[in-house]
Amino acid sequence: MDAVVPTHLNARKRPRQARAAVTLDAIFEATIQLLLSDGPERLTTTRVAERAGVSVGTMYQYFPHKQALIYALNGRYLDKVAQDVEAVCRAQHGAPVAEMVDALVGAYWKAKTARSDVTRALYRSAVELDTESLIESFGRRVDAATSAMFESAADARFADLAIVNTTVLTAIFGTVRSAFERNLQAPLMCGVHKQLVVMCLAYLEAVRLPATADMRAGAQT
Amino acid sequence: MDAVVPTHLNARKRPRQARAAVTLDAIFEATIQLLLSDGPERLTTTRVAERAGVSVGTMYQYFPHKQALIYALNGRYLDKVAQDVEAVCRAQHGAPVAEMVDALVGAYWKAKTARSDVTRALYRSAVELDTESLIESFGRRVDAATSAMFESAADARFADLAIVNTTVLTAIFGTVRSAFERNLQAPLMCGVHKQLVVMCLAYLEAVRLPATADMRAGAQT
DNA sequence: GGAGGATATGAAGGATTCTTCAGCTTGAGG
DNA sequence: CCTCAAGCTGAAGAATCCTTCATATCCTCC
Repeated sequence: MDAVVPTHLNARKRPRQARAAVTLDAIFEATIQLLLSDGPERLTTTRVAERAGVSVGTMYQYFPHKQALIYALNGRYLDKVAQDVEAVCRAQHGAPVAEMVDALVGAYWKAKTARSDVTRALYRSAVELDTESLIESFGRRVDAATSAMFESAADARFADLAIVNTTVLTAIFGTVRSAFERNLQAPLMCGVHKQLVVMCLAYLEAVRLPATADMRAGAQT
Repeated sequence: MDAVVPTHLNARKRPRQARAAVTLDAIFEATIQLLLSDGPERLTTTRVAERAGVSVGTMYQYFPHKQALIYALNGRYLDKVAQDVEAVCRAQHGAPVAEMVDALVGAYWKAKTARSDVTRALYRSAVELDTESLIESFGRRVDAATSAMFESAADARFADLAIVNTTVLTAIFGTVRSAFERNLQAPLMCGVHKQLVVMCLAYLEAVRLPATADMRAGAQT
């Protein structure tokens, strides 16, 4: 997530001692908790500090202002999700499309549901500020990873991979988000997850090019 | 959207004279514009009033507080979208699945892109408050409409329509939202739209039950 | 034309919030 | 043990913001 970070959102300084790192974590955790319990509207610097068990001034030693805090929180999170996705893409390089999709959706879903509270809190916080740069950066990163993966598929080729890839990603991101937003109950949630895999697969099957000779021969590149 | 409206969000009074209606529209419009230009963070009652060319007190004659204003704005909008979708569902009653999907996605996409600025503004504002009741209500309404539509399909039946329907809707809602959020350029945007139809169709094709005798005979109910 | 309700005004009160800074505490290295 | 940088504190200033209400203006209908 180290791309085009609006300068005014830079962190103020990095922790050098152990206790500072602890403090920083406490601040992040407090932010998440407050975001969850009271919503972004009531997220104030004072409350964050209080919840984190530190003083307001302490927070201002690490962040120039409130927005920078939220920005950093989102960056941290998106970075982790992106890493997970990238790992999956590497692992599935050269695999059949079916496995790719299953793994991709699974990874993204897992990353989002692992701490669904955090996910929800961040979905809410993100609106407060210019997260576009973060999202865009995240999008590009994942785009590249999945693109490379699909390109290496053992059993399929696509005419216009760019649009196909974007579509699949947009659908996955969106469906997950939408599912969260509609607050679907566990069983429905789980059902939608499985159906999402089916849907992506059906789509890719529909738009793939007819098999070529080398693919039928089982070539891996 | 007339379901479980949190009482504290009720409008204060309805306009009875023509000029009052004009004022109200101006307030709504001003809210949208400010949401767009400055984001929800900087949406203040004073600014809304100023932009609308009225006094702050005027707004407080129609809304008990700021939240009620945003709530009403969202309600208004979702209601319109729901109406559009319901109309399409009625029109496509008994049609082939392919046409249904095309019409459904088209209608939703159109409703969202007709004034994409407004859509974006509301996507941003909605997080500020308890819009869950609105979204849930909207979801149920659309769910019912599309469910009834798909059930009447001339050329397909589904084993578990509930989950299939939810999946399709979640995917459509989400994909549209995601496309907006990622701020895709026009061509990509258009591409995703078309691909979304392909995707939904491919999915429905994959999960439909094998054709029955009466369907092959062309029965419509 | 005039009475009374519907609308509109906008200064001011009350409540928060963000951010700073001068001074204090803690920890690490010599 | 001592020194100095790193880390922490929290009262207070400055800036908004939300909301009210007493007052003024506009419509409508008799």
